[in-house]
Amino acid sequence: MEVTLNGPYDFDKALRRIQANPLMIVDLNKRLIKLPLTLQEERYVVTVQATGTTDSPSFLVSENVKEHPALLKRLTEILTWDIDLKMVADHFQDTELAFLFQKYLGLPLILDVDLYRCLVTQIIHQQLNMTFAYRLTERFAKTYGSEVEGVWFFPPPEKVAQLSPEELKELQFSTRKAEYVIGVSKAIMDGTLDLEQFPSLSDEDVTRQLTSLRGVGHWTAQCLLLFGLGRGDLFLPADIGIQNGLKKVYQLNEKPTLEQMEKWSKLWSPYRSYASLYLWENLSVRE
DNA sequence: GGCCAGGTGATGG
DNA sequence: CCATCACATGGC
Repeated sequence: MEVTLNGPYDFDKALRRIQANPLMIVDLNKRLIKLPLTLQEERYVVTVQATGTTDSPSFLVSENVKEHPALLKRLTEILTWDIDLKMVADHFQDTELAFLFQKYLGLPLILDVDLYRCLVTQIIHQQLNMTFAYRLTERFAKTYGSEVEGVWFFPPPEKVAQLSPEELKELQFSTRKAEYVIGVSKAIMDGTLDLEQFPSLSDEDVTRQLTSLRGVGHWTAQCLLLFGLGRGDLFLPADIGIQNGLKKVYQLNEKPTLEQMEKWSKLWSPYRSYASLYLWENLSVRE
């Protein structure tokens, strides 16, 4: 089935951005992505292929989406098809970041396929360089998850809750990381943590619930709000990538201070998530 | 070999 | 409440 949107929406840039993630099937030449979606315990592999341009975006979506309207709704959320990126870019017109929003006009936020996967991934990624972080996540998913049509689904929390830290250490998890990942899975199983109610909670309530878990600090909670729930106004001053991104944009010799970052970012609200995304993008692109 | 990595919790004041 | 430190392991 075909889906058309109002531009700008630069799917190719989005694909380039997420292709580093080894668990995503991304084909830059064919301009397509395959997503492992889980809905009501049922698994679907959804394929999305770009057929249009940034200004006039259109997509060919696999037929299973046509049969299940809830899948299209979920797909729209994940690919943030309902966000007006021109409006977002306009918001930054009179700020220091204006050039970023010209340079990467139409770059959308792409969400993780589900909240549990997002949470576990972010815990794994804490304080690790991206290369190793991706390798660990891949090893975890391919050891304990399952493959459908070439795409890897994460293991469910009930499975991870039963693992021992020693088993994860064999994948080169640190003891601490292993405990965190198993711990949040156990919290889901015993009902302490209910991810399904998160979409209806405020950023503050989600953060409160998440940071009460061992191994989940403010940074990880913000990442889940951003990449899991797609909330629009997340700024991550604790993130080393954001600090380096701002250092580059403002041409500083040192990383910016918290005070500087808070001052600058006030103007970016309520779209600070996009400031974060574009700062990361600007850092990863080779000049 | 040394510093760093898209942090967190524990400890001590 | 804050500053500092250990953690654990690979990348470069």
